[in-house]
Amino acid sequence: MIGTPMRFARNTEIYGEEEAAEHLYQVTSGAVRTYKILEDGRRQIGAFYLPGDIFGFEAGDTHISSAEAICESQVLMVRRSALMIRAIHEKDLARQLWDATALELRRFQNHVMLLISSAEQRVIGFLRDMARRATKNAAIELPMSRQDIADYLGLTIETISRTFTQLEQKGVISLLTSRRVELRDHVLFHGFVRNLD
Amino acid sequence: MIGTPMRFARNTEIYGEEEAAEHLYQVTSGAVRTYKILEDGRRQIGAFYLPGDIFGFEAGDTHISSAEAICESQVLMVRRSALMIRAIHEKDLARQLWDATALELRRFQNHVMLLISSAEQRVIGFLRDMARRATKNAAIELPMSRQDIADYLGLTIETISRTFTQLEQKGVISLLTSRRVELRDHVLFHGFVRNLD
DNA sequence: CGTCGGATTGAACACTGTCAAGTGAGGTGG
DNA sequence: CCACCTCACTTGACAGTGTTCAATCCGACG
Repeated sequence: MIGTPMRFARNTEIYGEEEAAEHLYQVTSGAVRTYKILEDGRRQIGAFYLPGDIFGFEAGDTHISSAEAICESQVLMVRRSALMIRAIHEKDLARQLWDATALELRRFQNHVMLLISSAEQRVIGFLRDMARRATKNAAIELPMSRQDIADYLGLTIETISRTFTQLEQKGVISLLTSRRVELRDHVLFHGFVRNLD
Repeated sequence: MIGTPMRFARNTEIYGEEEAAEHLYQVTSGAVRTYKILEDGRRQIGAFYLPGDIFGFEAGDTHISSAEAICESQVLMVRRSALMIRAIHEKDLARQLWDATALELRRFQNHVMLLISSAEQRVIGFLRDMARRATKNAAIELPMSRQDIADYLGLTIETISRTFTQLEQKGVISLLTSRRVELRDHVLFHGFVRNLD
């Protein structure tokens, strides 16, 4: 995927909800969040995108979320229309576009699964997802704040903080710093952590 | 959309999770639910499909959910591969496929939004969605059980039942029977029901 | 009329939210 | 180099909401 490289400072908007979706984006460095503001003022984060991830891809002509850089980030920008035209002839490209859509659907479904479980399971699920996607190092680097995680998991910042502490006390994770987390292996490999008590 | 008509009895499987997604389906009568069984045994319903709705459409080669008929239902079945080949030449069809995908993404996003609010807001959101999609009559006919609603909204059957009762006491809905609900107009039109107390 | 499955109701309990206070690391200026 | 500030994060006490477990109700159907 080629495109125009662009830089975004921390907390700056990449696109807004309801804007025409003229571009696709790929993160090359940094991290991005998509979100919606609800009528009652709360913010729901739809997804986090890390280097390599494609976003802005909503299969319609308007964005259904806003997107912001979480930290200083670089993204590649490609015109959607150009891609779609090329995709008519290049089967590989068409395939990649469908795959990206399928991935997006899976992400949403996974998100729904997270939201119906307990606070502890939500946090573990979030960390497992981050661990799987991040560099395969022992420690995960979290680019997002506790508030971002809270708005992603539908919890409060206090509950996130408490849950991190409890998971550390149970020996499930190590908090090297507040933004660097180490997961115990069994948490990575088990499909589901049934009982941590 | 043409295809092979098929009938399914109440609670019978239409397709299973992880099966090859060889077909697309359109409901002609009855109602369908898609769901996943979680590792701890709970069931998460991903969506309900009513007459006219297209399902089995996950943009990948395998189904990410199972699908079942909620009640005696008829669906049209079309081979995906045939559709995809036709879509290469028929721009309208290709467009329809993208639109269906976009709709599915919006459904998931809407679902996520529901899951982060209170029990009362979840139920109201669910009913508004059903009202919008069902026949525009005053009363909504709910084909699904309380347990289905509970598994869709991430709540227990008891909470669903209690919330229905409370909404009726507040004058937001009328329960003609347990499966026939009438919504007050203001609930339909407001983007969000801010305060019902 | 009796039975069965789905739905409702009640009481006790667990979990998460709320509000408020406290802690800690990084950055700035004297 | 240290004092101070700021912002993010953590912790505590308590209230509110949803779950759990159990009993009961209701309607369709034999």
